[in-house]
Amino acid sequence: MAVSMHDVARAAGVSVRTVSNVVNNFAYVRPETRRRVLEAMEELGYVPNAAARSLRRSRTGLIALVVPDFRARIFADLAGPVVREAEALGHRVLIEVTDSDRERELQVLMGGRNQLTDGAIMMALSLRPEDGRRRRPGYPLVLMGDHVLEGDIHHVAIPNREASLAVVRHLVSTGRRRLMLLGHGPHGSETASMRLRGFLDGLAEAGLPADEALMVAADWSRARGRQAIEEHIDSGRPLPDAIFAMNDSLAFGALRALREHGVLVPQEVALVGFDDVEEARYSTPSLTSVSPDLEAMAAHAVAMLHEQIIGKPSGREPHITVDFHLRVRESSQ
Amino acid sequence: MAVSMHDVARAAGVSVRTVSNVVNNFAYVRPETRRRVLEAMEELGYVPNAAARSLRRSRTGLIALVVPDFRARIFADLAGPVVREAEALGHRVLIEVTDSDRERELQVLMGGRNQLTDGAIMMALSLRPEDGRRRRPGYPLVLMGDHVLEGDIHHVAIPNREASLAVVRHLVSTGRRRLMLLGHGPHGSETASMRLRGFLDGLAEAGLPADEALMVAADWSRARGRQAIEEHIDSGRPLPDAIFAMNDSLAFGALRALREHGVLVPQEVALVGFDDVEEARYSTPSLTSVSPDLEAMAAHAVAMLHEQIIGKPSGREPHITVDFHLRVRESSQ
DNA sequence: CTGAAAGCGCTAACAA
DNA sequence: TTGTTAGCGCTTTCAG
Repeated sequence: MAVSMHDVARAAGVSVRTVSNVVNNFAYVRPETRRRVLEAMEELGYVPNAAARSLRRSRTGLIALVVPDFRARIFADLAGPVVREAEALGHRVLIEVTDSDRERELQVLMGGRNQLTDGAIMMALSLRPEDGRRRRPGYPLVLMGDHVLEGDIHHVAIPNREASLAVVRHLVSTGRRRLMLLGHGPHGSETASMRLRGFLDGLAEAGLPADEALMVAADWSRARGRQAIEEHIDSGRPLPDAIFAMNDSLAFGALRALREHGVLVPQEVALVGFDDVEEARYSTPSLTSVSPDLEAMAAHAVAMLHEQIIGKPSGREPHITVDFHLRVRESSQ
Repeated sequence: MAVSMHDVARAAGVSVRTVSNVVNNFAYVRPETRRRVLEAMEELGYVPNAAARSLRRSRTGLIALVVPDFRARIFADLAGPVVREAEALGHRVLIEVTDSDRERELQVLMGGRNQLTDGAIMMALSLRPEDGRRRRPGYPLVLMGDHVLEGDIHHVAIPNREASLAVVRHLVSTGRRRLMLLGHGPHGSETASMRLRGFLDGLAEAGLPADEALMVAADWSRARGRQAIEEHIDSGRPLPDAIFAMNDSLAFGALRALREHGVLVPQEVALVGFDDVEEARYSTPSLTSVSPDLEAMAAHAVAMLHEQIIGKPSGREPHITVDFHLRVRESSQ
C-alpha cells in the first residue's frame, strides 16, 4: 500500500486531522506544525489519494469534454481554452470522443456509465431535440454548438446564421451576383441548416434569386469539396462568381478543383470558408473565412458548468451565442 | 446521496455481495437472481460510484496522455488511436497538456500531484536525460518521441534519422545536388538533431558537401519557414535546388515564400516536409512528406503501459522505433 | 450460489 | 489549534 495520511501523521507526531489541514491549505495550523508535516510528507513521498478524496467529498474534480472527433480543428481550438479555464476553476478535464455516435452522446446525457465526472461539456452532433428529456436530472451539463435540446439545457452557440449572412453581404458588396452554397444537405446538422438560413436571408436581402442548382450537397471534407466542384464543372453548367463553402475544408477542396481547371480565384470566382483554420492564412490564395470566437465559447461553457456543479444559481442567461469576425483575404477580393 | 449498492440489494431482496457480482459480471449468480438485480438497478437508476471502486481496487482505471500542445497535428493523430487502444484494454484516458513546460513534465515523471492515474504516456519535449532519475519508482510510464532518459524507461520512437536519410536519397535520386535543411537549430530537440543526423548521413552517402549556409535555423512554424526563405532570397544568396523542411508547417511557410518570389516548385526547387499532415495532399503543389506510422506508435505505447500496470513482465523490448513511409508528391518530382 | 463484515484513504463534525 | 472518529460506496475474504 502507498503512504497514507496516517503514516504522515505518525511521522510528524500529529493527528490526521492536522495533516489534512495542511494538505488542503486550511487555516489554523501553527507554522511550526505545518513545517513538520510538510517535512514528513516529503520524506515519506506522500501523495494524496484522489479516489479516497472523491469518495469522501462526493466530487471527483473531473469534468468531461465530449467531442465528436479529435481531428476536427474546432476540437483542437476549443480543447485548449476549455482545459485552461477549467483548471482555473479547480477542475480537471477528461476528454471523450463520440465519433458522432448517438448512443455515446446519449450515454453522456444520461450521466455516463459511472460517476466519474462532476459534469460535462458536450458538442453533440447526433442528438435529436426530444433526447433532451432523457437527460439525467442533476447531472451538470452544457451543450456547445447548435444542438438545442428540449428541456432547459445550458447552451453556447456559434453564430452560424449571422455569420453566413455577413458572408453573403460581403460577397454582394464586392459585386458578386451568382453565389454558390457548398456543403448544404448531407451533413444535415443544425449547423448546416443555420448556415443555409443565413445564406438565404442574405440573398433575399440583396434581392438575388435562390438558385437550387447553386446549392450543392457535400460532406464537409476536402475530398468532397473538390469532387463537388469538379462535377459541377464537368457537367458544363456555368460557374458561379462566388462560392461560400460551409467550412474551410470544403473550401480548400473546391480551391484545388478550380485550380486544376484553370479557374482563377478570386478573379473569376470568389471563395469564402467557415472556421478560419490556420491554413486559411497560408493557402494560395489565402482564404477569406469566418472566425468564431472560440475562446469565448470555451470560457462561457466552463463558467456555466462550474456554476451548475457548485450549485450556484447565477442569473446568467442559459443560451449564449458568441461573437465572430469575417477575415477577408485574397480569395474574395 | 446517490443510489448505492445497498439500495439495490434491498430492493432486489439480495445482499450487496450479489449486486456486486452482477455489476462486475461475475459467475455464480442464478439467472433469475441476476434478472431481479438488473431490474432493481434499472428502476432505481443505479450508477456505480467510480471513486469507491477505485479506492477499493487501488486502481482508477485512468491513464494520462501527456502532450505538449493540443493543436499539434501529431497530438491530434496520436490521441485518437491511443484512446481507442486504451479503451480496448479497459482504461480511460485523461489528456494533459504541458505546453512543453519542464516543471509540468517533471511532475508527470514523478507520478503527478495526486494518484489520479494508473500510469502515463508522455511526449516529453523539455526533459533532460538526467531527469530520468527523478522518476517515481513504480509509476508506470511510457515515453513517446525522441526523448531518451536515463534509467530503463519504456519508449516508442519516431524514425527520425532513417526517414531523413530516405528523404535525402529520394532528392538525390531525382538529380538534386544542393540540398537545404530547414528547421535546424533553435528547436534544439532530440527530434531535430536526429533529423539533422539523417540529413548529414545522406549527404555523406551521396558524396555531397555539407554546406553550413544551407542549414537554416527556424522554429517549426509556418511563419518562420516563410521568413527564413524570404531572408535567404533577399540576401541574394543562390537558392538550393531542394529544401528538406523538418516539418510540414515549415514547408508550407517556405512554399508561400517561394511562390511570392516567383520560384517554381518543383521545377527550380524541390520541397519535402515531415509529418504528412492532411494538408500536404491538398496544397499547391501537393507536398512530398514523411509519414510516420502513428497508429503503430499509439498501439505500442498503450500495450507497454498496460503491461506495466497489470504488472506482467513481458519479454517485450523496451525501446521501439516505428515504421514510416515517404509520400512522394508533386513538390519533389 | 449468497450473506456478513472488514476496511481502502480521506474529510469534517464534534470535542477538547 | 488539534485530536477522535464516523462514514463515503465498493470489493472481497470468510462463512455458510
